[in-house]
This record gives sequence, C-alpha cells and structure tokens, in this order.
Amino acid sequence: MTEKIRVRFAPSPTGFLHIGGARTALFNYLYARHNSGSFVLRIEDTDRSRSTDEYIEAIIEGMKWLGLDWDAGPFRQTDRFDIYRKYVDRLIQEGRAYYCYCSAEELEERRRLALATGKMPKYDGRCRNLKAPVPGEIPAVRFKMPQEGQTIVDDLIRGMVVFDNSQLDDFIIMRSDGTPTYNFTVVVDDVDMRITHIVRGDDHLNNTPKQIHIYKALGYEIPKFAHLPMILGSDKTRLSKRHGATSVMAYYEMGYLPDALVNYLVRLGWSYGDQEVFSREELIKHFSFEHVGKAAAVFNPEKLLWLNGQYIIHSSSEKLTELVMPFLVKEEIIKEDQFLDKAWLCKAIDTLKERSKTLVELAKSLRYYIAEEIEYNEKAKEKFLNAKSRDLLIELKDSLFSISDLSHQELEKVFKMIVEKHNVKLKDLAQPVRVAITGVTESPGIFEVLEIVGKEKTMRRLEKAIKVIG
RNA sequence: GGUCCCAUCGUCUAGAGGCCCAGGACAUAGCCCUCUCAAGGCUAAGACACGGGUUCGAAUCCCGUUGGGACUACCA
Repeated sequence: MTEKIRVRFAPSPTGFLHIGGARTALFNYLYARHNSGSFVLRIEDTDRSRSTDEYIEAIIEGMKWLGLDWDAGPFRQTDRFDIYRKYVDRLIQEGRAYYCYCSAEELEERRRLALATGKMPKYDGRCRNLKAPVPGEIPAVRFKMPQEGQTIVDDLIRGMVVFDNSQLDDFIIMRSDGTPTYNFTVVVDDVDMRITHIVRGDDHLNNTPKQIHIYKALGYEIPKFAHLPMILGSDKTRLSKRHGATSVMAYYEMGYLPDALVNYLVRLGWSYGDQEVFSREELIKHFSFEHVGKAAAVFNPEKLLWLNGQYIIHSSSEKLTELVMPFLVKEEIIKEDQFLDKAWLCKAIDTLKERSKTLVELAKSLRYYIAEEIEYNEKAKEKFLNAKSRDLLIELKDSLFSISDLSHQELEKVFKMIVEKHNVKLKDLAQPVRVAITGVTESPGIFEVLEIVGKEKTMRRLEKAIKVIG
C-alpha cells in the first residue's frame, strides 16, 4: 500500500488568479483526482506588503469558476508564523542556521560590487561563525548551506538535474523583522501538510536544491518534484498584460466557458495523442506527467476562441439560456428583473449557438429576437432596403397577414410562392427580409428567425422597412 | 556574468532508432454545401534551429554552436 498522494497549489496573493497560475492549479488538481489523492490550497502571503485579502478572494473566485475544487485549505502562511518560528529555533539550536547581523544596505552594497566586478553575488558567510551578537543590529537568520558536493533534483518532467553546492549560498530563512521567507516556509508547509508531489512552475527549479537541503536539515523525506514549463506571450516572453487578458476572471467577462479554458490550458504542455477536446472525466482519466512537455508554450487566444465555440455548440441550449442571462443584462438587452420566456429563449439560442464563439457574442445576437425595435446597419440598409425589394416586402407582408402561425413550413411556402411569382431568386427576397427583421446581413436561416421573432414583431418590422424605403 | 532549463509547421502538439520525403489541431487560402453568416466536409500551403559524431539506419541517442527562458533578494 503506497502512501496517499497529496499535492498543493500555493499562490501568493499579490494579484488575481492568472493564466499561468490557473494551469499550475489545474495540473495539480488533475494529478490529485487521477490518483484519488487530495489537493490542498495554500496562500503564500508572507510578503505582507504585497499581499491583500482582495487578491485571496479573487484567487478563490477564479478557482471556483474553473471548477478546480480543493480538499483542504485555504491555509494562510500568516496564520502559521509560530510554526515557522519553532522550526527556525530548532535549526539554530542544531547549528544548521545562524544569526546574521549584516544590514540590508551592506548586503546590497556588496552585491552591487560583486556584480560590477563580474563575481558571483553570493553571501560571503561572514556571520557564519560569529561567537557573540553584534550590538545595535537586529539579526536575520540564515541557513547553513553545504559548500561542497552536488545536489540532485529528480524531476518527474525534467529527469535528473544536477546542481553544484558551491553555487548555493546561505540564504535568509527569517528576516530581521521576524517574518520567515519563501524558500523556508514552502518546505515547512509542504512537510507539515504531508505533500508528496510538488507540482509548480519551471521558475522554481533553481530554488529546489535550496529547499532540498532544508528538508534534509529538518530530517524529512524529500517529495517528488514536477516542474511545469512556462506559458509565454506571442513574442515568447513571459505572459503579461501586454499580451492581452491574463486574469482568469477576465475570460469570464469575455464570455468564455470555464470548461473551454480548462481544456485549452491543459493542452498547453500536455497532450494525449491527437485528441483536442476532452471532458473533465477524460482529463482526470488520462492525465499523467509522462505526457507533459518540457518546452515553454505560447498562449494562443485564437485557438482558445475556437475551443470556446466548440464548447458552446455542444452545450445544451437550456444551459446556455442560464449562462447568457448576466450577459443580456450587461449588454442592456434586458433589464435586471425582466421576465423572459425561457423555453422561447432556448429556441432562439438553438439557432444561434453554432455562430457564437462567446457568450458575449451570443447575447449580442439575441438582441434582434428580444428587443422591440431594431436598428439598421447603414450599409445593409442601403444595399437591401431599396426600390428593388420594396414590392417583395409588401407582398410578403400582405401574404403573412392571413397566416396566424409563422411556422417554418408555412413561411417556406409563402416565400417560394412570392419568389416564383416575381421570378427572382430566394436570396433576393431573403436578404431584404433579413435586414428588415434583424438590421444586419448575417443571421440564422430566415424562416427560423421569423418563426422565433413571431408574427407581431415581424409585421411591425416589415412595415417599418417599407416605410423607410418610402 | 554565473548556474540551471528548453529547442518539430506562424501557434499548440504527435513522435520513446526503421511504421516519418514527419501525423493531428488552431490560424491562412481554395472548393463543396447554401437564403446570408456560421457550422460541417474536402483540398492546399506550412516544421524536425545549425554543425559534428554514434549506428546498416536518427526528428528520436551523444557532443558542440546558436537562439530563447528561468534563477541569481531580508519577493514568492
């Protein structure tokens, strides 16, 4: 019986949940679910000057929206300072850590000097063997790093990565203000929370040997590591605001479905043969680190948009009806508390979902079904609402007058009749009608549109179009 | 600068020595379908960064070069 797998996502609340963080969270989540393990959420907020409660809420909101449910937490490091203190004291007592009285300014100065003279900016260890405290200075605590030999990181994605210990320096584990630092807290927490697999971004690979030595000094087993490749922007630099939206919730605002984003994100670095579209169950079933690539990936908004379109097409119209409501309000197509016949709206969405790539697009297209009045696109009006179409529109209006129910079948009959009588093509009638009813030149099939718009609005809009032509 | 990581179409990727004069997907172009726009179908163009090895045989293994990235904080 092997030990149960436990993974964690440990964001620092210095910003919203972004695309890169979301993918790290996703891979952790998938690995946990695939192995029936558990997934811990931990907030790394030891940098008090940059962390805020708003960001913690935002990260949780993003995780929930994506459906990345966790099993324990969220834990906050700021609630755990006494625990870190205990471990620091232990390391000092055992001679694995020591007080350092060098001031931040001195350190900075030495670092600048080393860099300027082309030397490695490494702490020189001058406080390592201090016998007595330096008066007037409040010390930080440094970890005593071995200076010889090698440290090997055995990574599930990268394989064996070897570091020379001579490259590592005695890093600070507790600041002079008594707060612990990242490379220390991360180990203490991962030990304390019995994390078995550390799945995180590539940018942490170089920190790993430092952390391994903390594990060793504390006498704990070293977990497995999996360092994920980074996500880049279109210019192959680290993804940032310059490349467009990076906050996960911005994609909610733009009308993306969480499952589409998840599906897109998982394919950035992971693959399963040639398959592109996965259900959540398939993702959990097939996920493994063996199929995670090593190279950084460029975030491609076009493919995400395509995937979102696929998810919309394959979503039930009932579900889309619910999802689109907030967007109808935001686009001011309906009022907050306005009544809408859901069954009717569902039929309208049936006609629109294969031409909408986002919920925002879907909401906007719904306008001509829902609104009382429509506005004409100028070009469309000029091209199709003119003397040439006038008689056809009048004829249609008159023909529809006697029909009580505008069904697809009835409409088709009437259109055919008029077209034959006037010896024109169907499109010569369909396009003017389309503009008269929707205001634009693209829409679902004209018979479906009229059926859903209904007789009353259809008649009114036809009359208005005829009047406009004059 | 030092250390570490990475390298297949524009982009995401398949590929674990012969199945590959390299497959799929997005995007692009053309055609079909068609009342418009989509969706869908078909087709086209498009890549193993470079140079050395190893091997009967290399996209796949090794070395180097080049190019990208990360880390190098009393940030995480």
